[in-house]
Amino acid sequence: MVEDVLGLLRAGGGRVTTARRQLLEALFASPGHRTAEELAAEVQARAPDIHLSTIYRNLDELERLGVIVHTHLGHGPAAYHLATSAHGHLVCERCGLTLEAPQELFRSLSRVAENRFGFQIDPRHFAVLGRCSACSR
Amino acid sequence: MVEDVLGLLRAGGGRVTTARRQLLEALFASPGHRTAEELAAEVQARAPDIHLSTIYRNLDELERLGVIVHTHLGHGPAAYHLATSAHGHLVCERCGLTLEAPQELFRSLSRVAENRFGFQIDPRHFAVLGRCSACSR
DNA sequence: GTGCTTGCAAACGTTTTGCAGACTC
DNA sequence: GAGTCTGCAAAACGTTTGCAAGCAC
Repeated sequence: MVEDVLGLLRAGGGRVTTARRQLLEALFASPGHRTAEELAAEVQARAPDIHLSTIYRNLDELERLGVIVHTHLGHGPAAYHLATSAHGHLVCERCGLTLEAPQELFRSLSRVAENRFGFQIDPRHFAVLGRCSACSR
Repeated sequence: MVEDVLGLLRAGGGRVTTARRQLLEALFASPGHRTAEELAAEVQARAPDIHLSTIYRNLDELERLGVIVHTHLGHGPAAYHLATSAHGHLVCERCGLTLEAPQELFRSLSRVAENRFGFQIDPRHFAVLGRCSACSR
């Protein structure tokens, strides 16, 4: 899977570098959301010289290729994850609890937005904020 | 309406200052979304010495009082508006078009999130991104 | 006069950029 | 060797903060 993406990069005239291989390995190693900083830390555990700005540049590139997506879960840094595990998020504004919401949760919003406004929603890019069950009491 | 809020401030031990009066006047003058910077520009047209940081501090204060809310319409600065005109937003990731979405659009998402996760959504705080009808063709 | 509020400058956290050298192909 | 990618340092961006002076009450 890492190799597939590297092939994709090469196919577009890109080079295969340590930074890219390590970043992809980190991304594929765990399905969770991680910030650029967290990914940098994981990559740097194996290749200490890889700079945070390189991580950002490669995350951009991977996003352009459609391999990953980033999401905003609230104020603060963006979270990155593989595009294949796409889903929305419910984030508690009070305690920060983050729930993954299957696409299907947004189906009816999706339908109404389409009918009323011709608007195709992408529920992945920004989280839906609110109060979790514990905090809404 | 401006005076009502000033009264509210005073009731909580706060002071009524030029900065606050001007900021409220700007907020009430138009129902649109404006960034802190835009509001500062409007205020400074009348009272040039009022500093951006004062705008931020007062926006915080007004938000704490429930008079205004802020929303994130995408990357970039937050947008502020009166709490009375609360609504969600649909923002096109491609052209930036911003549609105001009545609360009612989110009713069914709201219901499902509540039933499935005990989660009370607040569709106002973050916009729902996607593609507008022109850009999705 | 008490103490909330302000202007200013400086810091913040996240992300982007310019550049010269290093590496992949 | 051509051209992409990297590390580094510095800047950009929106926002927050510490402080001493200023103003509302």
